[in-house]
Amino acid sequence: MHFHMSRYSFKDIEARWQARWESEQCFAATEEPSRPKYYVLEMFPYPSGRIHMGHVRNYTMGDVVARFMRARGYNVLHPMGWDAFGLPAENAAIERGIDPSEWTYGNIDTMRRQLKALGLSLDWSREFATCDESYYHQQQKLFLALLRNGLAYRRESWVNWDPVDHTVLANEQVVDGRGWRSGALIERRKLNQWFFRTTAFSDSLLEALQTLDRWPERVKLMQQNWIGRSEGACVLFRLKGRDDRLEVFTTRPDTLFGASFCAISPNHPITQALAESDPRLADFIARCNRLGTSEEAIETAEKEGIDTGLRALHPFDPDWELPVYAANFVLMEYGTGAIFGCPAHDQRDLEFARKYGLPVVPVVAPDGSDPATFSIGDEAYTGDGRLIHSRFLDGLAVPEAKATVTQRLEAAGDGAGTVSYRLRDWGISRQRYWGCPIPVVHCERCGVVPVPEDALPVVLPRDVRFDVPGNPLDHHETWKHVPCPACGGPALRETDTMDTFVDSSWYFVRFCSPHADAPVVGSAAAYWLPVDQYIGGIEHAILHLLYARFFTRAMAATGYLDLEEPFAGLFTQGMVCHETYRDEAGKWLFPTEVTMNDAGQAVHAASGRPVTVGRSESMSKSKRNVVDPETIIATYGADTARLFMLSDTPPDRDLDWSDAGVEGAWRFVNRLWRMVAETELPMAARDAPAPEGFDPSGPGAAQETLRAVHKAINDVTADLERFGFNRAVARVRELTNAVAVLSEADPAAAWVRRQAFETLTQLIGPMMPHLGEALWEALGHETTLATAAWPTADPALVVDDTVTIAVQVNGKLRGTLELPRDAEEGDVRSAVLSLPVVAEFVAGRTPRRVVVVRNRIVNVVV
RNA sequence: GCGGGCGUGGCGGAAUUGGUAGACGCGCUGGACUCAAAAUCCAGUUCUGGCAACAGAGUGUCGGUUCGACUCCGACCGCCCGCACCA
Repeated sequence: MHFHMSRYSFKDIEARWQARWESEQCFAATEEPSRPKYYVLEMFPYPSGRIHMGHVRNYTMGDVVARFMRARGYNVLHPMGWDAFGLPAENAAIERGIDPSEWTYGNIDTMRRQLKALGLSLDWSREFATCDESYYHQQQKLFLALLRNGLAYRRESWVNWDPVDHTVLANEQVVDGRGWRSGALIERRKLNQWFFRTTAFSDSLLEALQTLDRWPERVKLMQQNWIGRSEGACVLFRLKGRDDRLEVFTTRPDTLFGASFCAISPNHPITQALAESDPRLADFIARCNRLGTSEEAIETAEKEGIDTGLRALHPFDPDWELPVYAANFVLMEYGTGAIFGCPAHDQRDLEFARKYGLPVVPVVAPDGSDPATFSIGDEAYTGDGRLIHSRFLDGLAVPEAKATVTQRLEAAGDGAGTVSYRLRDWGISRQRYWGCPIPVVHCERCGVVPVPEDALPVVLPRDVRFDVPGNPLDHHETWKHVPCPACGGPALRETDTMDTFVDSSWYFVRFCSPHADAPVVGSAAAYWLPVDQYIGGIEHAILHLLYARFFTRAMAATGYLDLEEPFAGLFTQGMVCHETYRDEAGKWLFPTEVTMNDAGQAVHAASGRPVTVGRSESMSKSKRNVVDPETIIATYGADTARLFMLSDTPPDRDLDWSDAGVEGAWRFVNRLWRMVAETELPMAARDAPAPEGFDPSGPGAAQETLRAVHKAINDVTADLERFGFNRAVARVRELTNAVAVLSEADPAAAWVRRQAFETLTQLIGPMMPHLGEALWEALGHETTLATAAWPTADPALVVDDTVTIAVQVNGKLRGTLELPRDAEEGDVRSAVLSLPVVAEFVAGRTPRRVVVVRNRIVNVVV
């Protein structure tokens, strides 16, 4: 019985090192202009109540980067805060009568404690919540700056309206066209709302994507498509019997002679006007409005249209009349809210034309096809070719036809070439309580009046009621009624608050000078920004990142920043998933409620009733497929949880939670502890020189281990640099295996063991920092590993003298060959050809070709 | 519907970016230690055939390029993320 078989006591060790890091202020960041800085940031959490595994994964990755870069000599900024405004606090207030502020700050206290238990190397002195008065105070200043510069404005736009609860609903709160609480059919309503002029930076947001060389290509692509710059033309159709014109945007002006109808949005002013005297149309609009404001809902609904009775006249043929439909798939927000339909060359138009029996005339024929017989079946032809059935365009290629049509339209005053963007201005108004108040006042005489800076912040009142539907700020008479700052007359506060995306669009700036009485301190921002490495979920690939990029530009335009792009490097991590469980009634069950019975079937632990096991899905409260990090940390410790988050699954892919995987990580933590801290084999003293006559490049077990050590330094460093955490863990495990087999006790082995243990400890430091410190101390160090430098590899020890060459005959592996590195091609060739296996498969034939790839492979082709 | 991505053993994944497919881990099988168990250690583990040496097949499916394809190209299937008021 070995007395040291007791397991690694993580509870004491983790608490002890967390206390020491704090007392030594290891992670407090200060500006040191002489040192290179590195700003690591993970997307800050919403304080929902408790941290979840997605947080553990996100913050572990960021912490590895932070500790790694610190060890490599960078002055690292690694802050944490809370994205604390938002709907859930209000839902808690409505459902359980809890004050949103108390609910939020209570959650923050819990989650801070949980995050601290993970041993993250954060500078907690910079912490703030976006619902702190001191934060939203600065945000209100920024709003006023945008307003002064024309980047904030007010106009009408649509919301989802619940006619029973008299409340505006988020898209998420609309389920199958009904309000989630009331169950009432929702409607679209127009309200006056605040917008940020994101479109002022359309081109900059698009073009600067090219400079973001440390962003994932797919995120840049998604942003590019979201901005959706398209060149085309607007065409002004005359309307039969009317004086006004229908303005249509198209990317395919070349197909104008293939037009068979026009379609306008249900919310187009023309449709709205016609509906007043056309009940059929009014009914259609009402039905479309029930789809809500979500583009997804609109686009997935069955394509439907209704003939408005209007007739559009073809710009090149006044006798050619096109029916004008109101169609549910035409978005008022994109282009001009009106299109012309060319069914032969657009799939959606084709389906619409087939449904309503409209003509389908091909006007572009692919090269090599016969224009006389080319026709369209079930699929529109969207490719290149030559124009047919198109009068003056016949025979032209598509690009030439586009240019020709556009010129003719311009000459006739019937249209013009234009550039259109899919990107819309950002609607920031929310008819809700728990958000940053928009600091303006509406005066009967003066109109919209900004609240003067010295009267800021506009503070959220605490005495609000959630038992009446609607916006509590709107019901708060004493808060709402104020004298006009300009004329002193009676006025009303703006009761809309800001979208929480505004809060998260500049928090990374605030971290540079979190306590300043101004949004930004120039010198701090200049030193720390941009964020060198931003890490967060792929679900934020478009909106949050785009808004933050916009806001950075807006802050630059208003003089607060000298910066274009906020995030120099971006990494998008995958989600944490788990199997889902439902009981017989279909109710979701927590994994802790489910066990296996003797027959190996999943059953409800309490009742023994059968449980349906669903496939692994992203952990979510609603499906209850969650594992509580706190339980894991209490059982195995933070290092085990961190290790599991980093092992096996590449960080950008979804990770499947498994209990067995955690056990494996736990075993490895213990194995390292036993091997290094409790070794019974001799180990040289710290900083002892190599034993006399020791040749590190020579043969021997110790030498082999030493080479493994240096290779591991190289490999782990490279892996950590490119977010290969799972590979880095595998390399560390390999090194552990290599060190474990070194059982010799001679001075050379003792010296190598010291090198190996020190290196191993340093390499695991960023991933398992508490274990790292404990081992570092056991190895005799008095200062912390957190402040120690990263090890460097000896280049002479990382390459082997010989290489294994794969030998193929006709592309099939027939053997391998051990040869000196960088051997002459001729020598390699003859060595391979003289192999018995090769001779056997060549079978007397003369090789037609011998492909030799240096240090890698030889392929004999016969 | 539109945009973006992913798919490799029983499982998570690796593969120097066109050069020995399956590193590392989980699981499983056998063994050592133990009165026994746990823990630990050792060995094996893609599939098919074979005692074995070995042979054949194999990276979602079908086809193509190449001396050589998990990697490149085309079509298809399945799953995931986003779609502007969830954060």
